[in-house]
Amino acid sequence: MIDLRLLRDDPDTVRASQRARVESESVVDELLRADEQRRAAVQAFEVLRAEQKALGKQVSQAKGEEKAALLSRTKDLAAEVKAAETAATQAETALRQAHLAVSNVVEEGAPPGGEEDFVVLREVGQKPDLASPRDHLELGEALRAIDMERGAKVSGSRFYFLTGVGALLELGLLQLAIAQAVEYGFTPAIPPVLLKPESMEGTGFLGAHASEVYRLEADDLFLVGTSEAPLAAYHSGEILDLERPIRYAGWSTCFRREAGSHGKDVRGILRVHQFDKVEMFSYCRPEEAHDEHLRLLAWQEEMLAKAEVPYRVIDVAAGDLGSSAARKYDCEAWVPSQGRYREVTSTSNCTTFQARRLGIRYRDADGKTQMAATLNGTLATTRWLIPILENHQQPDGSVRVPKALQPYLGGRDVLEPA
RNA sequence: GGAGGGUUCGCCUAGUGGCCGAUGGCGGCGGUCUUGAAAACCGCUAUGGGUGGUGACACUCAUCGUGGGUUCGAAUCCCACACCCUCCGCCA
Repeated sequence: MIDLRLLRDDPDTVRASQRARVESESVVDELLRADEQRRAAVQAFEVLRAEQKALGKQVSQAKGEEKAALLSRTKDLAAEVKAAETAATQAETALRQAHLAVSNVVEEGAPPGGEEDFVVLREVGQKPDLASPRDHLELGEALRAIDMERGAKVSGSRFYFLTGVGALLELGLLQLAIAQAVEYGFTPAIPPVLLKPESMEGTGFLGAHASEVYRLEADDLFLVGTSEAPLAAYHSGEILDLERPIRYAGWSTCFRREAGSHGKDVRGILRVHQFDKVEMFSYCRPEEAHDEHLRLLAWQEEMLAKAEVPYRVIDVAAGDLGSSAARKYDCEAWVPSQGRYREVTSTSNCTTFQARRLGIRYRDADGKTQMAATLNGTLATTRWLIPILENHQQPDGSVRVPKALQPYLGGRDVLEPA
């Protein structure tokens, strides 16, 4: 939810942001109207309520005929108060609806436009020179690292087994990510992956992403699509000390229905229903969010360097940000078999948008409570196995192990087909 | 699944219809005293909204798990729900 004070003081900024996102501008005016109507309704109620309270005090002191006279007046007033309260509650509900319809205000500098309008910030690393690259599945099957067939047999399409060196590679990658995060002062966290509706709602994942989320109907719980959700809900309703940013590195399995992606990326483990991820999550003061965002990006790039994978960084266009993010950078790793870059990390600056909905605040130097900012970013996921396998493949089908991952594979520097 | 108990201000706790936004303690902050510290004493110490003021601020409304009800008036009475805890059972 955006800051209503900003909306009142400077609605044009909000309209411009909506325009940059290629989203409706009229919702801004609807929100302005709802805000006004709510204030009017609340005021009407408060006046009546104050009167009622004052009369109530007199009643408690009066007696006899005087009391009877007072009581005859209060009866009508009570009905009016009730009506005004109902109206105020309705106006409040309407405001919330309108509030939820407006996306976060885009950070200055974000490229305008839609999905295709991203800006490439840099390309890093040397693409391997491969005559006819095998894809990750072919490599993974030869190494007995990835078993899609049995995944499908046991659980259906878009499920897989990681076995042997595949499992080791995944665990090693995630541990490497956790180790790096801890080195930089993150608190490692293993969150619950089943969330109550309100936790899911608070983080906004039941909005546009609703069809992506698995729901366990019998228990009214949701499977997380990212540990961002539990890590954001972790401090909901709290007032934090944000002298310095509070950072968590969440390790969790993630579940996605991939409902709208039929026929897309069906081969291998690029797009699957279940994967593991280490996610960075920061709470900080809003004025620090911009710098924190760049720090998260730098940590992602450090991890990619450890994986020894060529990648590029893109500045995601406003129209492709999702409603919570004000700015988003993706790192895309080179995938030789596809001859193109594919997303392996994403980091979003949600400014105060997510925190406002979750009620996450901090105390400023004057002791006043202020809305916190939240940011998140991928540090490693199962998907990384794709560029790792493909970029390090050798003509004989063996795969080199990046130096940083070797300790997790028993010191092996190359994986041979079984 | 069964049986009980509970949910009040950072934490603990008092509060059975108006004098309660709410008691007391702990913790925290400030002060007195002290060379300094401790102790003692004094003071302050929830959040959100609205209106007014450039502003420190003032006034006002809401909030005692959530939602409804009774009442002129509810933390307090009634109903429903949620969550937590304990014990028993079951499973691992």
